Amino acid sequence: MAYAEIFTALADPTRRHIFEALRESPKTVGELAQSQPVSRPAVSQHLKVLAAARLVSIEPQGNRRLYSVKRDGLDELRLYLESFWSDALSAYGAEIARRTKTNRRT
Amino acid sequence: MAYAEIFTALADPTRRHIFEALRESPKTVGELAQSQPVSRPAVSQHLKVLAAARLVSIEPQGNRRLYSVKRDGLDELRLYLESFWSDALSAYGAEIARRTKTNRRT
DNA sequence: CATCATTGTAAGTCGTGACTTACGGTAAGT
DNA sequence: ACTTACCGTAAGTCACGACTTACAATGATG
Repeated sequence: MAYAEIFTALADPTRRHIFEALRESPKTVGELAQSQPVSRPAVSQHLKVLAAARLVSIEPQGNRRLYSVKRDGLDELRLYLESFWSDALSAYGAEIARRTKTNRRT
Repeated sequence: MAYAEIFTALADPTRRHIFEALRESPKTVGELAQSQPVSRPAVSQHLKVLAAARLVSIEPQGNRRLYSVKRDGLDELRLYLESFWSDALSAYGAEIARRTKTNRRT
């Protein structure tokens, strides 16, 4: 049930933009706020959500904080997709088998 | 920019539950509403969002509609994750190279 | 030491979306 | 044909979350 906060985090457009901006290189809050159409505190709050979803990591550097993307969140998301696939596919196999057995033609 | 609606669709808990319930086998709206703590119209609206995100497909069967999971949406999501990875990793390589070059030690 | 820079948090506003009930439309059953 | 079952849509309510400004704390800079 951890992918819940991951989906929620990545659902917001602004938060996705921040996350994608972080993909190029680690950035500070000020840098991120400068490239986004929202205020700096808003960026701070978004980063808090992204950090809670383990999508970004924080590295304090003196006065400022350097944010960078983190594997954990996306890994978990990928795992969710894969498990979903395997489950869905096996279920589909059973379903199709059941149907072709019940009504043989059309 | 199509993964936007996918993230939005999967962000809502109720919608995820419906989606996951559909993973076992195709179901009608009534069946889904029965297994969810919300009303039937609510389920209908959620299915509309899921369909718009290409996560489910509709197959009308006489009076009712059979909903089932669809590859397209999740495929696109997986593609997004992969592209994100390759981009992020290459960017990280460049970043690390830059840093180890600038400040040689610590 | 005093000022500036950078950031996180608090409090408050406001729009959006997740619900509800009510209604209309189509297919199935009698 | 009339009734029943199944579903989508409309309209309206309400809570939540994405913003803002204001404030407090810590580190750099002169």
